[in-house]
Amino acid sequence: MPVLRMSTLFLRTLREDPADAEVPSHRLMARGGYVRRAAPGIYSWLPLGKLVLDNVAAVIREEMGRIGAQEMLLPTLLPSEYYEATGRWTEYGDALFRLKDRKGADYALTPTHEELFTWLVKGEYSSYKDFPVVLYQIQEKFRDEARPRAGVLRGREFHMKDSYSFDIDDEGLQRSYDLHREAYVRIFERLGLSFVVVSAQSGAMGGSASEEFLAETPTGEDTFVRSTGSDYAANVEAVHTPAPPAGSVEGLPEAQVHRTPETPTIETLVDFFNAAGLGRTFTAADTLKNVLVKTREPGSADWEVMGVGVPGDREVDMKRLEAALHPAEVQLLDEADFEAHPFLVKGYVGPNALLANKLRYVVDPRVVEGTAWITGADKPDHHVMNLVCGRDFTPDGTVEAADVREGDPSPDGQGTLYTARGIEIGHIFQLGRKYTDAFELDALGADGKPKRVTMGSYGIGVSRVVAAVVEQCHDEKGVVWPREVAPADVHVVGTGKGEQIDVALRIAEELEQRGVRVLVDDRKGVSPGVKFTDAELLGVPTCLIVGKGLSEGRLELRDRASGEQEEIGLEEAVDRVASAVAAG
RNA sequence: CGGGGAGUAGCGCAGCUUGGUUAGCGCGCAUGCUUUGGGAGCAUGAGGCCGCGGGUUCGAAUCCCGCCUCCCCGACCA
Repeated sequence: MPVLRMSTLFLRTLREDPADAEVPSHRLMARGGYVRRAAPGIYSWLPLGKLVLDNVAAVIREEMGRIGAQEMLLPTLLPSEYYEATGRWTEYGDALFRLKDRKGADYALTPTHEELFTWLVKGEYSSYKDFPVVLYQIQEKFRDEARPRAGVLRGREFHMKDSYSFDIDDEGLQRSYDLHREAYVRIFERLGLSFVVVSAQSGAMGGSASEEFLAETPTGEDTFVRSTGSDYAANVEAVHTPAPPAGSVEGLPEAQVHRTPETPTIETLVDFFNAAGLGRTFTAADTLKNVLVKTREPGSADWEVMGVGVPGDREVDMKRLEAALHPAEVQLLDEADFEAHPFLVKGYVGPNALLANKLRYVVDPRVVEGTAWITGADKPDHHVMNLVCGRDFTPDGTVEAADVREGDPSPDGQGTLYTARGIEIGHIFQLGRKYTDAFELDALGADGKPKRVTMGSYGIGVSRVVAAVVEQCHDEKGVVWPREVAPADVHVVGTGKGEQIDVALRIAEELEQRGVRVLVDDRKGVSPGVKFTDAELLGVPTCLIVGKGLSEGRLELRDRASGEQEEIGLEEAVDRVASAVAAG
């Protein structure tokens, strides 16, 4: 790479934040001249930005190469047929950029490439001996986001690495998936990111069928939970509630029905029982709240009503419930549904009306045998106390529907949970045969019979990764690039009106000969303050200053991350910088 | 789609309430002189469809009507 000279570099740093920039990565990438907005959610990458983007891509290429993946480049403009073949032309909805050619035929700007990759493999490969194969590309993707935001973090055009694995059996798919998972860990570690891997789905679908890589930052769009006592991390939807040990029902007090007028809420109910002189105090966690929903399996026209029991101190988290019941649709009951099921007394629904009427009743995992509850007595203004699970009612199973809270015990038994935010930078997914079925991609097996190929898809948001790195690696002065991502290894700054700039250029050339990537500030007539401030904003890891000490043969070596600075001799400068670069 | 805010020079903004010089300030840019270790000083200068369309008026950046766009929060989406 030639020496980058600030005197001619296409770069103008901004003294002020652009009015629309809110998050640190957006502000700093704009001020540092890395990107410029062209349209909502669409950005130009200026020279320094392009270098950074390429550095991220280079790391990805190396690690993809290590797992045997082969890079290709596919069209970004595709006729609708490809997406119609899999139903995504309609499924994708408004997020798909659509356009017509001069003949009126429908086209899309590609959002992902499952279809074309599958089609290509079908055209070239036909024997089990050809598999497995992993193909990928790094290119622009298009999604007409309802609300692009935060600069390149969520754009309508963005750079993505997408790879696809093709295997002839499930074991092969699992291997391809595991290889990607390992490659992703290496990639994000090399990029200097602090990240977690979370299961993207609930247990029902199988824990490893899909995982997200989240870069932890306060500005992230995705909420996840982690543990204070271990490295456990998961999407809220995937958190399993640890069940307390089941107890004996022997000797527990009899269930008693109480008239409880004017107790429409859990709070009023608890107050009522605490005022009833029963010799103990109750909390909302002693009550069992029964929420009624209806579910519909895909392809079915009929809704099934079911009851969901959760401790009264918790709300039903519809996202968690939906994930638990996936792929069924879930809705709350409306008035008409209550009218159709008169045995459901709104506000006073208890387990037994549900069970007696053969409706499915599932409960929170905390509701185990031997636990006693205050819950609805299935008639207006009445609740039942000491209704014991396993004695007075037996649920049809458990469900992860209750909300997850800070302080809840971690599912792995170590520590408690707290919520964190992250940016989704990678997603690995065992697709299975959705696309190979659509295109009838078969391989002839050893037994001479065709076998349907199974797929995985694996994405990394390359441009988003750049922003995620900035989110994690910056201070109040600017970016602090990890070396592998930085647009240069060293920023040589010449200050003064003497020979400093000439010397800076000479040192820059020598460093370049040694394989060091160099940005040199050779601007004339720019004051030292401006140059230092720009260097800090741009965030190159090592800074070498050729300034006022030059006449005595002294230069200054600064480390952007630590802020440490050291005087060094002119003669040793090249060696010192080279070794600083080599040390990372 | 719901809520909030904003469109004035490359960037950041004031002016609008109460219509009236030639539309202004800072940064940046150009030229000259001075300055050179933490966003320099002086002087001169270039740069504007005041988002678009219509209306009111002798006169509109400013008032009225309509439209468009953008930003932020949420919903949706991955």
